[in-house]
Amino acid sequence: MTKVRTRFAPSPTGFLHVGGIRTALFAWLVAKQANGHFILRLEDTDQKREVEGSAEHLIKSLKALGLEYDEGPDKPGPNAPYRQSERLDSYKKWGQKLIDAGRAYADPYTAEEVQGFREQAKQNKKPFLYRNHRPSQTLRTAGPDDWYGKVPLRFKSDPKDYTWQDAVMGDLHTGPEVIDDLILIKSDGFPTYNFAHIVDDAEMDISHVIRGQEFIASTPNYLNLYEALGLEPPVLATLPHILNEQGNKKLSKRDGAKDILDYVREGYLPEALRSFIATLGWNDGTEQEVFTTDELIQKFSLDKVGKSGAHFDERRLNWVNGHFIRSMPLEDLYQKVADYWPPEAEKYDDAYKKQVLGLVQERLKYFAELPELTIFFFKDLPVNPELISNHKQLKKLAPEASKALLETARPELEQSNFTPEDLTNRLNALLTITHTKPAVLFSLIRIATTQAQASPGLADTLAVLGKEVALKRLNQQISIL
RNA sequence: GGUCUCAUCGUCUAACGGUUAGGACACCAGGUUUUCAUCCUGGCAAUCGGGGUUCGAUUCCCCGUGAGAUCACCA
Repeated sequence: MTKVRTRFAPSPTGFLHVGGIRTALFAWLVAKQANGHFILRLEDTDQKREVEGSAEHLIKSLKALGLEYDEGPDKPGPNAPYRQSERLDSYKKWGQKLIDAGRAYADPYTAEEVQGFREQAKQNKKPFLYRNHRPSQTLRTAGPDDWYGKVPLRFKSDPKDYTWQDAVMGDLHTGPEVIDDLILIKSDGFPTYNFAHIVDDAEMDISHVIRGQEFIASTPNYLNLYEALGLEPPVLATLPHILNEQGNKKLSKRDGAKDILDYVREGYLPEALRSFIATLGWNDGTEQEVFTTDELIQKFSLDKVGKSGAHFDERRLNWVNGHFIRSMPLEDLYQKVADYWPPEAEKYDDAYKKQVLGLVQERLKYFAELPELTIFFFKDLPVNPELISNHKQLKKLAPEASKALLETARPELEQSNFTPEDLTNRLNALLTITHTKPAVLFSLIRIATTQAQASPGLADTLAVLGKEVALKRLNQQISIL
């Protein structure tokens, strides 16, 4: 059995979104579960489209998601280099091989002429095939000097039927009409994707090619190329696209798809992201909804990947992420949220912040929410009358009545030692004394002491706030009513 | 337009001919003696349409329909 070697081969033309990262994740999982290698290869053969800094950005994204590769541009391996722009000699060599075998030729036409053929075909309502315009006079020269870097090198295809197996899509079939003379090497000396990925996958001993659906249409051409090159094709796995929220087109950058690093920045856990993204199109056949990464590695299989495109739903991501946050030990969570506290928290010590975090852990969906959830633990907010006037229970109450209620509560709180237990007892006693429903009295005290629409449990919140702060805020509210 | 692919609740999906079509997210209601959240219970909600094959089709076949992909000196 040959060793499993998978690769992720993006072009450095921008950031990575959920769709791209899923392709990488699946390839990574296939490699991991077989104890194989996962390789990062940069497909930077189109200088015009290259975006400054995006290679570093891609690498950063993979690392942030925990998808460590065994070989890559910054991680030398037996098949270095891992940037296509540094492998030009290989493509030239294989191109020459094809010429020698009579399977490649120099394209004699200008781009305009080819465009002319294309339009002509369109007018005749026929599909355009370059091979119908194949020059009778093919290349007779022996060396690359005559063509390399001057004219495009084209593949002399051998049109025929193809039936092949895709690890995800199953049996696929096409006729000879889809086979054409692709450009192998462009006139600038750089290879096309079509040619470069085949050469590289072969030289790098890639066992599984896992990629998006956009390549399915050109696969028969690749099969034709493999034959001409005398190469055995790797296992092919074609992933359906992830669709945008509306579900009407594939997720794309220009369509507002978010950089995966943005999710990381907003405080989505890599572990949660992995679980969520993996289950976008894959599941193990059971009712399990959330997977640890170890489980993913153990259970993943390409043949259980669905064939239809999945919509990206951020609400579900929020749920998965919240799930992971809730099940995390407080100490771990505390380490991870270090950069997300509101600025006002800086002057508070670890013990205090840990208490606060413990109170909001169960409601935190992602770390960037931390400030809005906790600000009142660190800062006295100005009294906001709307919190009472818009409250469905409290708006019925006259200001004097609210004031009276709070004034009754004050001495009781003054006598408390502010442990959660004592506070709970006294708050309950107040309900009896004032003959009020909890929804009224507790909401009032909560608003007075937090100036927030929502907060953790009242007794816990007061306990963490401390007696001094709580009473100060209570008095402030009373003075305004 | 040619070619290829896909089609189960709003969303992610399970059911490799026989189930009251299951689970989860979201939503709604109730409970856990404050709100929000968590947790628990319950509810709403789907096999695109039409033909076959079969004792029996979500499942197999055909035809529609819809959706996506692709037809570059981009990947």
